[in-house]
Amino acid sequence: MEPRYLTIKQALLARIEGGILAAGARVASENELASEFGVSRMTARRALDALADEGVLIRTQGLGTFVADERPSSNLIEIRNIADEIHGRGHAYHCQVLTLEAQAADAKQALRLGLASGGEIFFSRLLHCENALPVQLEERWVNPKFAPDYLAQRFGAQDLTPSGYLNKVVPLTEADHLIEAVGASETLQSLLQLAQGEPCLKVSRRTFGPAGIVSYAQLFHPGSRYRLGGHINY
Amino acid sequence: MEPRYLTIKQALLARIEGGILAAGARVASENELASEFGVSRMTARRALDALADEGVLIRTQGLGTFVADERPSSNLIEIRNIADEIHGRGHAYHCQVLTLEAQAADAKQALRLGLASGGEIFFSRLLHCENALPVQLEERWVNPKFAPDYLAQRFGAQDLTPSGYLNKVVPLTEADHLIEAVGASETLQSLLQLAQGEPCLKVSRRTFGPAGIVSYAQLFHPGSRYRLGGHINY
DNA sequence: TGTATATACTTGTATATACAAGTGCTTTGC
DNA sequence: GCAAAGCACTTGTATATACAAGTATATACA
Repeated sequence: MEPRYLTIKQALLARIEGGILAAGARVASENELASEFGVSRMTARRALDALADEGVLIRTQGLGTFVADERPSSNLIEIRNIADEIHGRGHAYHCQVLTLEAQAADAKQALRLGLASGGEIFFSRLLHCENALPVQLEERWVNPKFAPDYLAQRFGAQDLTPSGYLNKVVPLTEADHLIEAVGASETLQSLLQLAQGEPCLKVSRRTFGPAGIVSYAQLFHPGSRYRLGGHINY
Repeated sequence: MEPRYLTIKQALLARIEGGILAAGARVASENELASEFGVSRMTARRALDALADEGVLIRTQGLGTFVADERPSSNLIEIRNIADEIHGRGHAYHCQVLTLEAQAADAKQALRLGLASGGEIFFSRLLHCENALPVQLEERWVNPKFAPDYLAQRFGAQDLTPSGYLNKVVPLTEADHLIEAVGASETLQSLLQLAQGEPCLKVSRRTFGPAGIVSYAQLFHPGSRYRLGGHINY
């Protein structure tokens, strides 16, 4: 391991894996690490940034750097930000906010989010487009407790997506998936610009943070322009 | 979009998506971008690094920066490096190289890699461990044409894995997956430290580069310590 | 008591600089 | 002709510095 920032990165990983730094523990600040390893602050910072990118650390301006919670995961399934995914294909990403509001929770939604019915729930409805063609209709119900500023977000600007925002403000620890093929309602057909009779791929997902259910989302993809699994191009 | 490096990143994305920069095209150098946007080289570099991390650009020391090939992909399935995956859980990663050699290709392997039988094929057999407990036996056959230095790699050192190495030297464009549950042979049982009668999860994967099949891998996971899909913790 | 204000920390952004190291092309020397 | 050396360019690493901005605590003041 030649470069010095990698040495520091490995040293930090060793501390985390060795139990010296437990999940949630505070990591030494950039300046402290710089002193300890005899490097400049920017070099120490690079190691911390790399680990933060990998999800091992969580950094907050003004507060410090902390060890992320343990995240046992399967190696084949991962939730990707739709904006990143489309950019990764070299295509233009664009999204349209159809709805962004507070709603009174009906019994079904309250149950899904583990809340009392009648309480307030945030709801968003976005249409994600790849090269100006819709590829996903996202309907999302959010527990206000975990993301009180959700309604103030400017989704679409700077490629900000609901999933990307939530991932930033709440560390996600678990998810439930349900994948199915469904017929398109008239609304869906017009929004996704579907051909007559074209089916939709529906992904229902519930995401959990450390303190409970963060959001419930239903993602509708046009059957002809989207697929999951089997032979993969990436 | 406040920070300047994000402005540059967005500008580059716009050029790629707008067709001004096609796949494979050369991107302006760090110094050129710095002049064009009136920032320092380090700021331009940050934008390029971010896009390289996302897989949009490919950077090569001494050569330059290029637009990566298009990579249409599903958003739910992704191949993660086992070392990163384990580190992401905050666990210790370690791997043991059991075999690393050139073999004469038998008919079956030659067919899998799309080569003439009797030719030379690189073969590796590694045991990946999480907290000293084996979680994956990886058997991999590699087309020497795409990775001539494969046998010279020091897998295990610096968390270098075959998958990570191949991903670095060859841009992967496609993959085939086959997932199944199999019984464990005696060898497998002892290597993976399996209980009597414990099944294995077997993932067979063929990875493609732009010019053909790069490698064929069989990954065996202990059924009791590994799972895919359904309810996910991550 | 409660509310501002100051402060000491943290991470985030940006710059200028220096040298290392890899690639491709030209020039030199045999 | 041909191989070695040099050169111009690229990205990679590392440093020192400066200021912006977010967080929490202590302090002063009404």
